[in-house]
Amino acid sequence: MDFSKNTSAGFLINHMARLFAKELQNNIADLGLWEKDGRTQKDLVTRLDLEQATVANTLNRMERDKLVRRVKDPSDGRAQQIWLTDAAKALRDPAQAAAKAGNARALSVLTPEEQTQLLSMMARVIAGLRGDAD
Amino acid sequence: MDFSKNTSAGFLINHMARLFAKELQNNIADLGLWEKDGRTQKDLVTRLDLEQATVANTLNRMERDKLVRRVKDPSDGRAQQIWLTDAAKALRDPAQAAAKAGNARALSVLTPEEQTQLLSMMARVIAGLRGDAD
DNA sequence: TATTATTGCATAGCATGCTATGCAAGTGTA
DNA sequence: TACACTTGCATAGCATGCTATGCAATAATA
Repeated sequence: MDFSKNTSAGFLINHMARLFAKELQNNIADLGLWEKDGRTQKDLVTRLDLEQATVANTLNRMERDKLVRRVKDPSDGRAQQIWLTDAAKALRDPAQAAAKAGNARALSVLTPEEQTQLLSMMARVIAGLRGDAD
Repeated sequence: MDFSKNTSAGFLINHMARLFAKELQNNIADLGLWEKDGRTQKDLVTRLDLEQATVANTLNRMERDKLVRRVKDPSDGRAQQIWLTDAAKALRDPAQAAAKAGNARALSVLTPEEQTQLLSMMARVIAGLRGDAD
């Protein structure tokens, strides 16, 4: 097996991310809102570390699907607050439970210690790539 | 930092994959071909663990960009062989060097032992998710 | 105050991934 | 041989991510 699949970090990570996405069905944008909605788009961009355009497009789809409403920020005419609809709130618990179960299942081949190590190493790599380390 | 960013495996992996993609500029489909071209599309699907349609679309773009040629398989009218163009072959060394450097840089926050552990744990998680473990 | 710079979003256009379908070529079988 | 199944690809349509642009609202400054 000379194929670089198992030695290239980039390949492994991409592969793992695709399998996780299949397992989890992330809908990542919800994450920042379940914690507390009424945030601005800019807020979400920062918290999720996504590009502004990506968040705007995701919010478009979520609005289309009646998961969020956008309300003009009263104190800043440029900004808008993003509010979850009741439909979205109803999804919160089952979705988080499913995500948790998916994560657990995906990591179940590792020991609990290894799972902790893996998460912590990934967090460090991410911080390094974002330049947080400087 | 109550935010699930740093405790959700799914979020971390997605995040890491995006940062890696930015760092590396993968063009993953080349991987299977540089090793040996003339493979069939089906071959690539298996080796890269991507869906057939994804590979077909990627090959469409690569063909458009004059990186590959598709030649009908003489022994099976349904199949086709994928051959790299000279232009693609010329990219091989610099691209692989860049990928290697990118990987190294991305993992540089980890000790060599940790890097090995990370890669091996990811490979195990992937195998588990693919059902190879059964 | 008028002008300039910054900020918050929207949109266009693209890459890479997916599922669902459909079709033509090859294979198996009654 | 004729019919049904399987296999290898192509295509449509979508989600999620990106960069590049442009615009209106706000902030800063000459």
